[in-house]
Amino acid sequence: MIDRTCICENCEFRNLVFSSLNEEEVKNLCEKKEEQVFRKGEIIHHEGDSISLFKYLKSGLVKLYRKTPSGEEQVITITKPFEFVSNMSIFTEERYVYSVSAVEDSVICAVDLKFIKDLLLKNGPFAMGLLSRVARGNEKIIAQTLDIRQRNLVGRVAYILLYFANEIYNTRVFDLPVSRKEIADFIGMSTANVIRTLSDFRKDGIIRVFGKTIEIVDIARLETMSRIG
Amino acid sequence: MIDRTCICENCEFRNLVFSSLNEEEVKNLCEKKEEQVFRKGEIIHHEGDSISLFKYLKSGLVKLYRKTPSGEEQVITITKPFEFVSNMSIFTEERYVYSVSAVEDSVICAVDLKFIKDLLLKNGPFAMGLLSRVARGNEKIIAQTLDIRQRNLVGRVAYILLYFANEIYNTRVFDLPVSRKEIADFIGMSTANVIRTLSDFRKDGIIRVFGKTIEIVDIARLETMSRIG
DNA sequence: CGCGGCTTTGATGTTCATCAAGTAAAGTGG
DNA sequence: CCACTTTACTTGATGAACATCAAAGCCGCG
Repeated sequence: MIDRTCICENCEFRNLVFSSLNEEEVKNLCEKKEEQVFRKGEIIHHEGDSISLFKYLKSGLVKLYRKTPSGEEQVITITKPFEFVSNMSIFTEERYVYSVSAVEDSVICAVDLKFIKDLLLKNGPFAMGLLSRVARGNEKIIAQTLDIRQRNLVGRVAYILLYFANEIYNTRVFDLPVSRKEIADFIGMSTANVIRTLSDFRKDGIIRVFGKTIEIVDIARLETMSRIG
Repeated sequence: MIDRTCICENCEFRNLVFSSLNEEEVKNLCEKKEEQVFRKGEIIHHEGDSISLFKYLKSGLVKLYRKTPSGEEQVITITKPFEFVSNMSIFTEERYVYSVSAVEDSVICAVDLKFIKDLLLKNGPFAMGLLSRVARGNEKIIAQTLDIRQRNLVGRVAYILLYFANEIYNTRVFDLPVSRKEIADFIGMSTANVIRTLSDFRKDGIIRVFGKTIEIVDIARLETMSRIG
């Protein structure tokens, strides 16, 4: 699904990355860009697809992941608008290294990659801004991976719940955008044990669970779990 | 230890990142830069140190790591010259997020960060080149982390041995630049089990071990171990 | 309304960390 | 250069953490 009516002048993303573009550059960008709408569950691109577009997430929530040789899914991160700016691989590779799918209805703004590369070459401040943003995005992925790795099962589940509550939704009540299995693939534990741990948290009165809906009741205790686990 | 005699015109790094600099820019770079020599074990910078220099590794081997709140070390990667270009955090942070130490005698070339940032703004191709390089460095870290995460104890140890043999030293006989404990901190397993696994490989005739020296005898079997483990 | 996928829980077994005790190696000061 | 200290390495024994397997319930969707 494609929509070309976006007015780039008012786009929130412009302030973050495209702030250093002049009038004409924005106009060009606006004519070049296209918005793509993805429903929850749809795949934005597969690893191995050839790269021709620079993409960023305007709204929704996406999952970055890859398939292991044995067919299991490794979730690299789940991230929200303005944090996700394509894969970094677009600057070094011909093809995507990782897949991206929408875990909530999402809107992607896509621009011809050549156009962006030309901008990078001509417009120093733009290059600087994009470099910072790519670097920060990567930084977050690496930090999160290390955070998860240093924790045990209980700590990892607590960490992920806090991640959704604090980083993604900014509320103590939210709908999990992913299945239990996807959480398991994210934190590197088995599905059964993720479910078991959620049940334990529920029995201990730390959270309440209604299907996909989670309410964090005792956030202090959850933070302790995340810290010590 | 500081050495300013490097002739930047002939520096191997110039072709990789500074190829787009003109005569004058290289001259300025050459006057600004300083080389720092580190002995095996010395720390190049600590997480939390304020960032004022852009650094890259000219020779040697370095370890990127952080300390967990409980004081354990998490090794993020071990990497060789021209792959390591500062932390990405230099573009987004005031202070280093991770520590870097020399695991072999190493030479760092350091340039005032402001100088690099000015170059980024003025010189499009340079910005592009640096962006690619930072992106590729990060890409490697993330891919390696995922590779390790998908394996069990045996697979991880096999993977690391192959990493040193194929990526770092390009030979089947090499001296481990790190302790068994550092390997354990790298692959996220206990020291005792890393040693046990190395012993098993030795007993099975897959490797030979003389202290820190490793000889890979049956690389095909080691690759199988890495693949299935 | 029935089928398939997701979720849940219990039981079982494997993998791995931890503990302990001993040996080798590498610094350190006299 | 040697005695001493410390740090790294090694191996076995034990228990904890986690995966796997299995069976049943639930839920959405055709």
